[in-house]
Amino acid sequence: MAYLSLNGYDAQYAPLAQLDRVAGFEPVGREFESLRVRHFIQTGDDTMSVRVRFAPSPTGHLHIGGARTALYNYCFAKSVGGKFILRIEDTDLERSRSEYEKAQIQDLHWLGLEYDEGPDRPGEYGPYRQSERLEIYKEYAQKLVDAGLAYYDFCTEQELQVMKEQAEKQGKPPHYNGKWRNPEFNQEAMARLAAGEKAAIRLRAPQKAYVLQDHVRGRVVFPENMVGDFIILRSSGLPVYNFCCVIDDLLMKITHVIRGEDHLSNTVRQLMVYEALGSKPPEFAHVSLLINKDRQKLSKRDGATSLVQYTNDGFLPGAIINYLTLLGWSHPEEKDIFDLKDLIANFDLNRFSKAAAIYDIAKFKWVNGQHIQMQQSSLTLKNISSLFSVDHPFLKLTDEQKEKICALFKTQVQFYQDFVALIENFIFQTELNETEKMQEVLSWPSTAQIAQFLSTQSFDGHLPESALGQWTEYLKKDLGIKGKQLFMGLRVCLTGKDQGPELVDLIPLTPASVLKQRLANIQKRLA
RNA sequence: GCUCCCAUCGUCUAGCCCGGUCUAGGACACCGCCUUUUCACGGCGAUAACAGGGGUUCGAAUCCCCUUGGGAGUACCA
Repeated sequence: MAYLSLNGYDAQYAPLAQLDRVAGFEPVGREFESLRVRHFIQTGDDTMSVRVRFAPSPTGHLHIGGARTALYNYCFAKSVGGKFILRIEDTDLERSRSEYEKAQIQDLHWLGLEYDEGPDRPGEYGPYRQSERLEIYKEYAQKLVDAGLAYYDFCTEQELQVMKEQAEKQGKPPHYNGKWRNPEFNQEAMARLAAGEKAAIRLRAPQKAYVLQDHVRGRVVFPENMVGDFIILRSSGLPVYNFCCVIDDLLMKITHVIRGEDHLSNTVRQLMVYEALGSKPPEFAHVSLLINKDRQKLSKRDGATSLVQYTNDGFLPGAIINYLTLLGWSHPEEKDIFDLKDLIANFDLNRFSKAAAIYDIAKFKWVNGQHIQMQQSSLTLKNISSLFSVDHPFLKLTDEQKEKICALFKTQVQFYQDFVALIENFIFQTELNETEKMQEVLSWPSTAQIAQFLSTQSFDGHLPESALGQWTEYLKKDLGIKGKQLFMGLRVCLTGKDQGPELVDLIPLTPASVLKQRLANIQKRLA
């Protein structure tokens, strides 16, 4: 027996004969007599390397909850040198659309979560779109029928409805108990099938308890009689989620299923399918859900839930990864800010919190700001340049000047867009700020003196850093202006504002023509 | 209804598995102070939580049970 140690968790890869003692698959209670476990699919070689998957339905844009699940899967795979697979679950023909598949793939790329195998990255275990695997599901469903582990069901929707209502009235669980589960009717079923009648296929649900050893939930016991015979193949021939998911995970040799907690109850059905197929289930990690301020599962109504909305709002991929990770997982060093590389190096399935998390936009913004601050100014410049109109004077500055400007505003910014506003405001805007403090400074006689003095100076191109020093020197020595009067006066005359970055940093970066215009505006005001 | 899951500052969380080091730590937000002759950044500080009740124990945030609250599932959706 081989043990694969994953971040301290000992996953047991036991021979199939010991199936019922393997972690994650531990049937208890009485066996269902007539059903014999059969080996249709062989998995579980001892050297199996980690393979995980992200399996979205292309029914909309990538949701932040989905992005988070994809992220956790990706991190886990990369942290143990495994493979990350993208599988498209498009068996719901009504709602699935190929443009959503494209959009979600694009979002994944944008986040930097590159998958090793997927619809557009063929691998050994394709195809990776469920709609292209329909024959496979039919084949396995048929095998289960042949083995007596599943059966055809000809009940109509109305019949099922009546059955359910009756069960409810009697206070029994609303499980299927129609005649078709009785092997006696097999012949009739075959005859009707041969006559071309359509039927769904149901799995005989073993009536016994199941135990799941989950990486985040711990030991979860599903009691006996929790679910009844459920459909695995619809009468239309399309498989149902709990069936195709298992077939695919098995055939794609998925070793770990990391997904939302909303799938926890489904797991018992999937365990039944694994058992019917005589296969060892993968390991599971059911991660807590993201919820809204009302503590409800996130829905479209909650505003910004799709990733594109965040990208449009100016959130950086790195910041999204960072923040999303923090919602339900914690860094072993209790760090709040980290990048994908750091995350992969420290990823650990044991560090998930079990409770659902509300996302807080304020912290999200702060994380974004931190990621901008960590950037080299040259990179920041590259990222903000496209936000200016093509003929904006900012773009005409030298690279050195532009980078210095970026560095100047870096600490007060949360989004790239903020740079644009700040630069416009402090570097190019010539109108005066109208505040009470401005009025006060303008009312000082010293301010008029400063303005008078400055108007005698020549302004050209960009002022050297020394200019400001010379001016203050002169104003102090010769005119006797000092302290607040001096600095606020200079600030108001040169920037047209009562607050802003350090003058020594700001003035050399401001075009002299702008300074001149502001000064003229001040003089006009004082006159 | 039934089944399962969850419960630490307003929010995200550390601690829980392996009880003492927890008068419960960090981060965001909020407030105050310092610094900066401005604003911001930065630094320091304040407010703020173990849902409730029982047990077990010398000792419980930590283990057990109950209650309450919240969530998910209960489909020929995924």
